[in-house]
Amino acid sequence: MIGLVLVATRVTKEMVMEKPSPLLVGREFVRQYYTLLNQAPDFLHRFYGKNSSYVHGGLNSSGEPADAVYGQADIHKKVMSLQFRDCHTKIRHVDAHATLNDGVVVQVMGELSNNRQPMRRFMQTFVLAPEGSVANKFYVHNDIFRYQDEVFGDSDTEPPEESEEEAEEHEERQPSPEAVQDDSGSYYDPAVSNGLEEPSEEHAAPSEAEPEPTVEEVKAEPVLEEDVTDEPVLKSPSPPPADPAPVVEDSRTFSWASVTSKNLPPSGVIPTTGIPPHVVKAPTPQPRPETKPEIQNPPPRPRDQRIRERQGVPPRGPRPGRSENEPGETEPRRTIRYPDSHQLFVGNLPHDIDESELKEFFSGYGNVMELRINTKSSGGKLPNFGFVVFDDPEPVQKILSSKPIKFRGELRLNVEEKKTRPIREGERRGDDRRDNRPRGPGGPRGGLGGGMMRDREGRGGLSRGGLTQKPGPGAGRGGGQGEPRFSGPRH
DNA sequence: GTTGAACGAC
Repeated sequence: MIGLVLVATRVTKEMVMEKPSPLLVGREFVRQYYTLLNQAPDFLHRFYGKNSSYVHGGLNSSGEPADAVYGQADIHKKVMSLQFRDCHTKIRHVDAHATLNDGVVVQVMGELSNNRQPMRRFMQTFVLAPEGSVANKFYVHNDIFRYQDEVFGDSDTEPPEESEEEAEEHEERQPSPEAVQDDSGSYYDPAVSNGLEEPSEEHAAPSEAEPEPTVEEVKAEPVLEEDVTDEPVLKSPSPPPADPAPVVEDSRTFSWASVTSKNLPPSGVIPTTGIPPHVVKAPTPQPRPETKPEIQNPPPRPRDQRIRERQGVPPRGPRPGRSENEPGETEPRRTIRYPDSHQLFVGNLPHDIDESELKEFFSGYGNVMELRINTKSSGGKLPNFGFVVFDDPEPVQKILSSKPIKFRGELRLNVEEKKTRPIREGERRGDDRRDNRPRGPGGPRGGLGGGMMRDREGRGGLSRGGLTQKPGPGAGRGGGQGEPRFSGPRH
């Protein structure tokens, strides 16, 4: 086998891990997969074996969904032909079941944006097959990805007219002001992109000798590292695909512990545990011009619609000031401050709560950018409350509207929108706040009835924290292709 | 029981 995936890598000695459930395996895999896609698509093929199948959207000359390609080598070619670039994926749901021969079948529904194109809905199915010799180690035997718009003919996003490679060229980003804002914060998540195919064959010997699973268990404590940009996430692209073991990156790796957490996010969204809180590369902060509120924050309207109507912004043109994510380009790293509307106050936390657990819990609602549990207690009590910062106000509203929020079964958390904004009369718009939240007349909390569900922007659902696969600079050689893998608990 | 801290510039 070639591409292997290891579930959970290193386990702390004291932890005795049992066989991970299919769902855990699936989620972890998904996280790693999309992270790799975002950060080093050129290594994606390592997940596959020589008998693996791969199809990633695309239409053939007849306009029908394209066929798959087989084998790691062809898959690699296909992946390369897709020119993934700064893909962002928003995972909406992951199902994973045990299947024949100890495999795991994983189905993912989400939205994907490649190269700043609009998000497109997709469904992807993976069959993870055990590598055999090593426990909890899998490779991707089948990978089937389809875009909804290509199958349903929906016009939700880009018309599939352009074929494969071409797709990349289009840009047409969403002009909405929100988007602008988003952009400035488009650090998070990895993503996927479209695929096509092209055959050829090759294979590499499975290199068993490689450095083991590189994923290290990290206590979910993402240290506030600097920006993602700096992160040498896959170090130089130099290592030829043949390199096997991606080296694990520091603390940003995923934490098995978090994966095993019992408090899985309600929505089943992949927890973005590894996101370093401040990992944000704020691409040109571009103070937004005094745009009108209406423009700025279009009244809640279905996201699809919004995407559809590409507001009259010139199709191509990258926004001024925005630099394309050039690898290696160091952007002014700046910590982004989030408006209160993106922040959730959480009270009534159990005293033994730990940040990763909380983050895990709330990741189900959105991208948790930062989280802090306050224990300062003025007095001697341990009043536990904290703040969960999302990259968007939407998760906050969603949470508020789904009160009571139960944590660990019955514990009801006191969730509220953070409210400690000193209201200074001067409050002129244009100042620091980037809060677009619709505020109803009369109060910070806008009208309830209406617009709580603001549309969500395509934000990645995955965090970069998860990935561990980084091809190490000379990472082993395995006679062939290296395999990204994530290791699992060993027993 | 309960709403932080740092940010950093004219």
